[in-house]
Amino acid sequence: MRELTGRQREILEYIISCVRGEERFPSYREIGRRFRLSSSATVSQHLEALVRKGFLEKAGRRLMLSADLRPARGVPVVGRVAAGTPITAIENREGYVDVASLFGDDADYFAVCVEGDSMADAGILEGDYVIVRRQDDVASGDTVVAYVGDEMEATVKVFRRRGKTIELEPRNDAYRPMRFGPGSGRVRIAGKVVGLVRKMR
Amino acid sequence: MRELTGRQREILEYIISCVRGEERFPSYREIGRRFRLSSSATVSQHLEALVRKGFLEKAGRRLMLSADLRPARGVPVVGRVAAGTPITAIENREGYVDVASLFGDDADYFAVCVEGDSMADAGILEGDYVIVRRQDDVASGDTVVAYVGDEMEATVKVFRRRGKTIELEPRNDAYRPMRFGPGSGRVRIAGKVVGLVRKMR
DNA sequence: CAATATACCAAACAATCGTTCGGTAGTCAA
DNA sequence: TTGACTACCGAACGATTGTTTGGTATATTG
Repeated sequence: MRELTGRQREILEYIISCVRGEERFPSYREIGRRFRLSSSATVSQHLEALVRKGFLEKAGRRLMLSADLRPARGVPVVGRVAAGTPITAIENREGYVDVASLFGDDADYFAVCVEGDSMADAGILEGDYVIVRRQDDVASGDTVVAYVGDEMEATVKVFRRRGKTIELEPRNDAYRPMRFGPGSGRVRIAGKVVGLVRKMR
Repeated sequence: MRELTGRQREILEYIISCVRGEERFPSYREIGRRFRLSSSATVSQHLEALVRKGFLEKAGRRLMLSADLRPARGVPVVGRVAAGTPITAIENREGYVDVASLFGDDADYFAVCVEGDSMADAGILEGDYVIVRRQDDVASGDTVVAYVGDEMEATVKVFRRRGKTIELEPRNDAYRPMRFGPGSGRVRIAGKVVGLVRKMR
C-alpha cells in the first residue's frame, strides 16, 4: 500500500467522516463541492488514485472503503509510529476497536458491571464491564459469570470442576474459593467471560 | 406509529439487513429485484407507506432508517437478576457497552495494543487495547501513552512530574521507573489513557 | 531534457436514480 | 354498492450518477 498525497489524504478523510456520520458514500459532486472542485473529473481522478493505492474498493460502479478502514464504528487502532508522521494518520491504522465487531451484537452476548476486587490479579477490576457469552457448559479454567446463593447474585470467578463438586475460584489471595457440592443447586452459570471494557477518568 | 402489512414488513426487514450488511440504503430497483417487482413504482408506493408510518425518514430525495431502527451496536448491560426471569430479558437492560458511545468516535481518540506486563498491577495486561484521548498536558498521576527513545516506541505508564524532571512509572514491581531530565527530548506524550478493551478466548 | 505524476478544468456520455401518471385487481368495512 | 386500502403493472420524466475525453499547469525525477 503506497503513500498518500496531501490532497488524497484530505479527500479520504472526508469520505471516512461521511461514511461514519451519514452511513453512506458521498457522491463525486458532493466531494467536489466540499473541496471547491468544479469538475467531477478531478474527483474521479483522486478516487481512482485511492483505489489504486488500496484505500478504496470498487464494486461495480460503486465505491466502498477498504475493509480495514470500514468503520466498525469505534476507535481506530494505531500501530507503530514512523518518526515525524502524526500518530493518528490513516497510514498507521490497523483497524478499529469496537465491542460490537470484537464480540458480536447478537443476543448471545451481554455485559455485567463488576463489583468487588476478587479478580484483581486477573486484571478484572471493580467497575469494569465484563463481556459474557451465554453458555451453560464451560470448561474448567474458564473465567465465568455465575449467579450464586439464594439472591442469585452475579459473580465473576474462574470455574473449576473437581470430581462431582464445582469450585468458583477468585484471583485474589484475600479471597477463598466457593465450593458447590452435587445437587446443592445454589449456582447457575450465566456464561463465559470473553472480554472486558473499562472506562477510566 | 401504525401497524405494518406483511409485505411492508418484508421490505423493511430487507432494507435493515442491507444497511447493516453493506452499510447503504438499497435502490428502488434493487428492492424490486429482490421481491420480483418489475415496477419501481410499486416499491415507491411501499416506501411511501413506510415513511408515512414512521419507519423510514426522508432527507431530500434520500431515504434513511428512522433513528430507533438504526443498527444499535454494542452489547447490552444487564443488571440485577430477578429470580426466574432470563438474564438477558429486556427488562434487565441498563444500557449498552460500546466503545464509540463510551468514549466518542472523534478523531481525538485512538487505541494502542499493549505490549509487555509493566502495568499488570493496574489491570492493564499484554494484548489489551488501551483507549487514548489525545492531549499534550497530562496531570501527575494520570495513566498515559508516551513515545520514548530514538525509536519512539509506545509505552503505557503512570505519568509523574518531579520538579523539572518527569517520570514514567510502571505498575509492576519487576520494573523500574524511567526518568527524563529537562531537554532530554526523548519522550513525547501521546495522550491520556481513558479506557481499556480486552478480548479473551 | 523528456518523462512521469499530481492537480485541476469544461463538456458531454450513457446509466441509473427517485418520482409521477394512469391503469388493473383484490379485499374489507360502511 | 361505494369507497378506501393494499398490491401490483408499464411507461415516461427530469435529475443525478459515475465515467470519459481532451485539455492546461506545476512539480519532481532520472
